[in-house]
Amino acid sequence: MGSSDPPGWRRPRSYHHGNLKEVLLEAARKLIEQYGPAGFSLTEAARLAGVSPAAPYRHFRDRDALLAEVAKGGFERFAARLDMAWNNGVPTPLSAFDNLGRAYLAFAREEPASYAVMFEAGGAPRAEADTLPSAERSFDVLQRAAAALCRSLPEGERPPLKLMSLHIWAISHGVATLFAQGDLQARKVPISPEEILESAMLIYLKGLGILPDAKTARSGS
Amino acid sequence: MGSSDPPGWRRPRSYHHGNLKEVLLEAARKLIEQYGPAGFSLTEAARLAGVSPAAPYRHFRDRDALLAEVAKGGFERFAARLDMAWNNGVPTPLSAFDNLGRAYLAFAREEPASYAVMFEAGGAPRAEADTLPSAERSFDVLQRAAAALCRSLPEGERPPLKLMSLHIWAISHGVATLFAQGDLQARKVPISPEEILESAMLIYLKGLGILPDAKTARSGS
DNA sequence: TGTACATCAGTGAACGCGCGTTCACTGATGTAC
DNA sequence: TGTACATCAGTGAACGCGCGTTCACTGATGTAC
Repeated sequence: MGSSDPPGWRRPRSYHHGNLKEVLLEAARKLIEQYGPAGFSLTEAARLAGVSPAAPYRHFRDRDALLAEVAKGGFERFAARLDMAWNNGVPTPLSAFDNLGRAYLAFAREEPASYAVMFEAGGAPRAEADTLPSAERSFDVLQRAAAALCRSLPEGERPPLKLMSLHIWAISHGVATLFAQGDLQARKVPISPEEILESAMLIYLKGLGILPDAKTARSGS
Repeated sequence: MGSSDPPGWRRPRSYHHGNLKEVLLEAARKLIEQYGPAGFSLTEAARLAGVSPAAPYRHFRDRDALLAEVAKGGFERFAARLDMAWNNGVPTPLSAFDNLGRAYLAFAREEPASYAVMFEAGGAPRAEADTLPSAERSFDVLQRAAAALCRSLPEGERPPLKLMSLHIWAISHGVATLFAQGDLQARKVPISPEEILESAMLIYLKGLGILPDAKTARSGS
């Protein structure tokens, strides 16, 4: 990720510049982080990468293609990260679910540019068939987590799986965009995004009967 | 809101064009809806309003000032609308809370441009001291609703009010931005945003003990 | 009521700028023999 | 191993464009007497 290589490092498959494509994507992310997806300029990304404004066209058809690749790469890392955090519900679905939430927030904070392009209204120019699989892989992790959490419930009391996944997604997304994205909000709200998300999820799971509520907890396990 | 006046309408306080300021704000909202806050252009807003590109400068210091006014007006209508929907918790806090959620989603759907400028990362150029009061008035409505919902709980079981308000805000915001903004999502998810939000809120309130859960409901009221 | 003047909203032309994109090019890298 | 050639990543200059903003202006509206 660093722009300077460690000493003695031999660049792999480099013709002239070295993997310019990746460098351009990283530059784009840095710019989008500052100015938003619509405010980002291909020319400036090239300048930031130290190449001429025509160079990007060797790697991307046009501006929108680069933006689409930011979204695609973002969704790939997002899905991988969520999947890793969920870890098949090990050791317990509850602890794994907590990790999942933290991973969600961590991604939104560490890659705000990717997250914006992935989810913002006019972010991705077109829902490329290319990015859709990764996007769905991300959602699948949430859905598998929801399913695992429900397994402790008697079958008749399980909520519709799709609906529950949408709830989880919406809560995570809401906390991520409102509290974990800009540093501004962090200064105004003295509670960390992780605390907000975890407490909301605990209450939500109580409401589903997955966690015991305060009253039944006294006589429960 | 229409761009053509009804016949026989006498324009109030109009010098030349009639209330150009409002017309420009409306044009800006329409453009932001299409291209996002960063993609919106002052020149095109003027063109859309039917005036020269210099005309807006009689009403706004610069591009950012217009954007700030979009945010300000948005927050004002948002707060008013939420307040109206909450209606002091009448007839019951629960039904009023449902109305509140619907009003939240309705605003995000009807004024997606305002909503984007109000909440998107690089939306408002600066958190003007001007818009802050209205923004806080909006959040206050949520907080008052949370307080009213908690009154049915014994004092020891009430959650921290601020935290609960943040939960409600995050859930509403998440559903609004993911499902109520673009029509694209609407085609993929066969559940209405209102259904998603209401069901999530019901489960959340159950988790707080404000609503009876399935098990205790059999023996409860 | 009528006239003279000040105000003020909108005009239209112009500016400098950065943008996305193209083009013919160059020179390093990889490959065939 | 050495040479000839093809490929391909990056150059640098140029284009047309729309942008934000300014300027001196104009002519309608409002106001003082």
